[in-house]
Amino acid sequence: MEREVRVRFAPSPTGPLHIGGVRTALYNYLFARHNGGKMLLRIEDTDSNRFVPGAEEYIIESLKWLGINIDEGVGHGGDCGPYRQSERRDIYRVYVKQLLDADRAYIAFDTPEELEAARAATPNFQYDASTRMSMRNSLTMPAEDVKNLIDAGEKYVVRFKIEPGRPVVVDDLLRGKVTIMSDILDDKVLYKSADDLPTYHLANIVDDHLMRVSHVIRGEEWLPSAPLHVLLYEAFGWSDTMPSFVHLPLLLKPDGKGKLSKRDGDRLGFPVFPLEWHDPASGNISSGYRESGYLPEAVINFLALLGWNPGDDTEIMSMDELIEKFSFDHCSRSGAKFAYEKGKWFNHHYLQQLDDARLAEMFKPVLRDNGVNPDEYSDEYIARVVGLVKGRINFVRDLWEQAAFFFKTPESYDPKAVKKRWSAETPAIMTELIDRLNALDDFSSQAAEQPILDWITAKGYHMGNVMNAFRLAVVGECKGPHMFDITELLGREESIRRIQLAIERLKTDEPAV
RNA sequence: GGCGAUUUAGUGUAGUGGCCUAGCACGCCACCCUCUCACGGUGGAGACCUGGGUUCGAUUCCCAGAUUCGCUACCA
Repeated sequence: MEREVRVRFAPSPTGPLHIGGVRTALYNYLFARHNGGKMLLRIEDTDSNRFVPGAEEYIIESLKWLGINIDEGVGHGGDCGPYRQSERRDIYRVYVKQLLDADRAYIAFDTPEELEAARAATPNFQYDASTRMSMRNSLTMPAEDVKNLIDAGEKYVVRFKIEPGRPVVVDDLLRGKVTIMSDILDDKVLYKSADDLPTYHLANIVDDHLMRVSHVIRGEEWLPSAPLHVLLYEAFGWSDTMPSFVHLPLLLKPDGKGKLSKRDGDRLGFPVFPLEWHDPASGNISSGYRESGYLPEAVINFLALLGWNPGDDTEIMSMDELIEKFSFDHCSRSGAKFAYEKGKWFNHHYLQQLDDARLAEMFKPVLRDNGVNPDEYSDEYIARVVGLVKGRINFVRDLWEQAAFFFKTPESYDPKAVKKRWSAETPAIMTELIDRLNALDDFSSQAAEQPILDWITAKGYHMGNVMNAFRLAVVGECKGPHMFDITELLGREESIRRIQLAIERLKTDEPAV
């Protein structure tokens, strides 16, 4: 009864890995690790028409970035290889023949055009027991003709012969026993001679069997074809070792209806791919979580909770904690709308956990993008700036908006703040402030604050007006960290220079904006 | 259309035949903190799909319907 847990993530290299696929991979990984099992990566490239160069590398790099570690598979070794289905033709041929010999499958010559015609002629046409005897296949043609056609190079497919009239049960760990009648299944194509490759269904069953996969954990879109897979295991005589199935709920659009798509990301402004993707055919670039400033631990944490919970109110969990707590007992069965706003919150949270030096390193490229050479500042300066403003960011790039004034003198002043805080008497007070700042022995935040505040009070000035004018002059708008923390970092000279500059710029009736 | 799955606040979810005046988080609002913006703290608005049935009692069990999603390819 004790079976080694072996799960697989088996994407098609038809493009960048979708965030829903990432979650499927994650759940596979969490389940495997929780049970001390193995995680395999299999590339399902049986549709040569849809192959996209670079997709496989993209998938591998994505999983690596996210910390989903593969034990066996493409790019990771293992003794059940090859793990790329296009390299397993010899294996599939054997099993196709086995089904053919056992009369569980047959050869069909119907062309796509003929099938289309049949569908057009008969509403709800299905290639199954009710129609197969009127089609061009090895069931309706003399063996001689079949052989001749094949020898002549005629393209054909192998179809699974499904016997009608029997209930097929899929035992799903999440949904219980799902039963359907075999009648609704069609005689699925298992193999195409055109490219000497099986279709997903055959390859999937053969590989899962050969790779000793114990649990098939995949998206809900596979549930309808799971009975077919059960029948296939049966036809091969592998029912005893058939894996357990788990069909995960899908990730849905945040607003409207339907499955989450790339379009939704573009429309609502969030990535649907882990890494930035450059489409080789169109040249289009799709944004990725990594390039958008998300931390992998935030993405993992966020994704894990979209359809699963630990059974209590815990929300912040590292990969190790997720592994420890994960089980399908707490998986939901219904599709989850992709709540990307919460994803931002997770990122905010994980950003706060980072130490300032590390965050500062991540900030440097952003500085460069904004025309600031970070090498002109000490690492300590940047780290201290980051430390002061990080509480208000969701992404590393937000740091620029919050901290630009630490690197650039304000070029303009927020008009609304000017109107509210910069009155006719302000320049005189600011001039006075400059004197006070010059008089300070110690310009540190701690030492400077009290004397200045005392001065404001003693003079009977309005605290808010003076401090905000001060802030306006130094920052350019009424926002940012504690005022004296700012001036300490900027230094006395620069702080005073900015106040003087503001006095000059704002003395006319038409302030610079 | 057929088949299957699904259904707790705007969103992600917890939970139970009576302890539920249905918990938590994101988002939203207010207040506090405060020189500002944030952070943080406190509080607030906001949900058991509908209709039957079972039961002393149902959000929780049963049935029906509706909803939403998926599948219905020589795509995965």
